[in-house]
Amino acid sequence: MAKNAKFNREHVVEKAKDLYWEKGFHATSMRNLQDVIDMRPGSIYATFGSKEGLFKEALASYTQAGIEQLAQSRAEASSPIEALKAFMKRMIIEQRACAPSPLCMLAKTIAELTNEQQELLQAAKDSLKAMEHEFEKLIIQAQDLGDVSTDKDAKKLARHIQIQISGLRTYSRTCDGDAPLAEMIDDIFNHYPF
Amino acid sequence: MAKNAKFNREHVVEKAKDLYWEKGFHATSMRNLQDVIDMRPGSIYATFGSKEGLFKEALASYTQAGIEQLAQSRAEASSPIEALKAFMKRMIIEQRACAPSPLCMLAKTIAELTNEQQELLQAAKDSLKAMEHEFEKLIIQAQDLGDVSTDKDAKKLARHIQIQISGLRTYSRTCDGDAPLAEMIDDIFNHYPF
DNA sequence: GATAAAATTGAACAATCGTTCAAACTTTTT
DNA sequence: AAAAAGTTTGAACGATTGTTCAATTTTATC
Repeated sequence: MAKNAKFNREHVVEKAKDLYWEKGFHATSMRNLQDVIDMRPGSIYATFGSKEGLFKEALASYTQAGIEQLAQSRAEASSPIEALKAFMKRMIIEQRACAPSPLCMLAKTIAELTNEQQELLQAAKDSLKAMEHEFEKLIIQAQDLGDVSTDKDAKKLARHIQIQISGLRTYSRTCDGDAPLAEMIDDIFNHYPF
Repeated sequence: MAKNAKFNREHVVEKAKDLYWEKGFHATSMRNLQDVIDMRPGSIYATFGSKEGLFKEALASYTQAGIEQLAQSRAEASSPIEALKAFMKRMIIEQRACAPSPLCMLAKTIAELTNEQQELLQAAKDSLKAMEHEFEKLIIQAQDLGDVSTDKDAKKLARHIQIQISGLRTYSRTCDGDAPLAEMIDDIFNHYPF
């Protein structure tokens, strides 16, 4: 005696994610979103509650995808450190051309939003911390395998990775030509603090 | 037979800069600006042409202030490298609490804007490159003084500084408590590539 | 096929957006 | 004082914003 939703929630959130990622929260209008996800306002609001509600799901989808990409990099790589390298190259070099934005959606969100959208801001911060924790787990694996000295603090190394990714992605946007990004990524693991 | 403008253009641009810096381009409305700079729409448009025109002047003001702060750091420091360190601590640690945003206005702009505002985007990119060039000049000074090996590429070192600043400012926003930022800044100059 | 429950639609809302411009005002020159 | 030139004002513009909701359509169950 009921009717099921005919849209695919996952697909819809993914498309919304891409638009938000490209344009940012404020510059994305609900009408932009309506067109991209092919839903009418009533359905959107019944499903996601608000522009912020949809953005929150988009952020979660982005984060989940990031964690999965890291896992995939690990599956394809010969070691945890090689996995981190591959992941960084994927984020910084490959996505530079083909992703909705060369920048991390989480970093963009943290840059754009103020306390006016505290909940979304916190969600983005939490997600970045979650990614950092994934890095840490890989580094501990590397230590167990003897690829990284156990003298080093895995948390500090993970933090370092996080900072390099943010810095490089921002930097890559300022160079219209290509900076030697691959080389710089390799260098990170060949020198202090590694 | 004429009347002179009674507002101080410099002061006005500076206040606009602070608001744009805090909220970003899209989230700042002309009415927000009217309140902050205490001008009526007609005067604003007669003087700056558009929201984008005022933003462009705000960006220029921000860049000029940055270059001056670097020069001041140099004047107060005992060496070029100490000047760079002091500048970084100023940007990353001091401004974290007291500036309109903990992030660099140029980096925020580069993160926020798309090709829809190509002119502003390019202005922000150019300004970041200009800052990088200032870093390079200081590093060359350090090489002349024997504080940095002349084997090293000053351009690469300047780029490295730029990347670390971007990365650290983004990272500092994700930690509600304080990360050991000062320590991390000192470390940059104690290790590769320095 | 009738009934009921849920999902979808899209016109419409008040609010706000960036911007314009004729009128009022202020100052300098004659 | 009168005239001229420039500045400031703020009401008002059409467009767009995020959001609502009554009406309609769809589908599962009896």
